[in-house]
Amino acid sequence: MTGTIDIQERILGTRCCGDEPLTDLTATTAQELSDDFLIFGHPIRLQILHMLGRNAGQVCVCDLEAALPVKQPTVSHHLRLLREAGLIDCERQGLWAYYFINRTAVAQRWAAISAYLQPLV
Amino acid sequence: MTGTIDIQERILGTRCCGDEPLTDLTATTAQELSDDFLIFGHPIRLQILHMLGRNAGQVCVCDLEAALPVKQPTVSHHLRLLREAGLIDCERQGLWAYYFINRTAVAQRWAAISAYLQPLV
DNA sequence: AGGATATATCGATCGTTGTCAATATACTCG
DNA sequence: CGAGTATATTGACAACGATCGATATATCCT
Repeated sequence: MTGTIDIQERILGTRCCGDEPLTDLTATTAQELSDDFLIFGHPIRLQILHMLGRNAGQVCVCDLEAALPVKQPTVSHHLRLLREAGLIDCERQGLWAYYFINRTAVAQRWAAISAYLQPLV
Repeated sequence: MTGTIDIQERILGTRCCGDEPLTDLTATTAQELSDDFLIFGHPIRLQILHMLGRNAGQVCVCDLEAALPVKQPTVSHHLRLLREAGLIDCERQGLWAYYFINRTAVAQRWAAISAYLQPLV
């Protein structure tokens, strides 16, 4: 049992910390994982994904702009973040850009998030 | 089929936006949900939760400080955020504070996150 | 070509969050 | 009581993210 110290030692107060690191979740893994959470960490992005999930492939930016409480450059900004994260993609048809969700990418994020959270419950 | 317009109309270019809002995810719900994601959106907090999940009830702040690449006030800061979010709790024994994970609270966040993501895959 | 429209990008501003040194608080032990 | 230690809090600063007006780009229509 390396890395653990006797509970009695701690209660009696002779020492507190063990001498082995308590984590095998590396800093880089934690960083990547926190990015997975962060991309979902904004209400506008959640609403965008929700809309794209419900309206398969038929949503253009003006649809989104009309439904969201932010201006058009802000919508474009969040669309770009979602696109760079791979969660959505778009296809230009003439003047308009039709966005759609990448369900496989969402599933991958969900899997990574769940793999982290599951041992914690 | 209110809220949908014919795909031909869009392709032919006579109009773009429908006249019904595309979302039933309210702004307040989206805000709460994004908070659920955001609390996990930092590598230090992920590492803390990971450590607490593995070492049931026996982790004090100096354990965490020793394992993490930030100073003690920063550890305390993130512990406070996690505590205010209900994800962890602590018990002071003498000079030390022993932190432990609230698995029920984590499970609730996970459920909320999954309920949102599941329809998107 | 020229006017109109949809979307993207730029650039500035602003609020939020993370970090840490310094300090406060609370406890232990001699 | 006084020195020592663990943790929390404060306050300042830096970094980052969100937002939007202005502008650029691309396309359509006449």
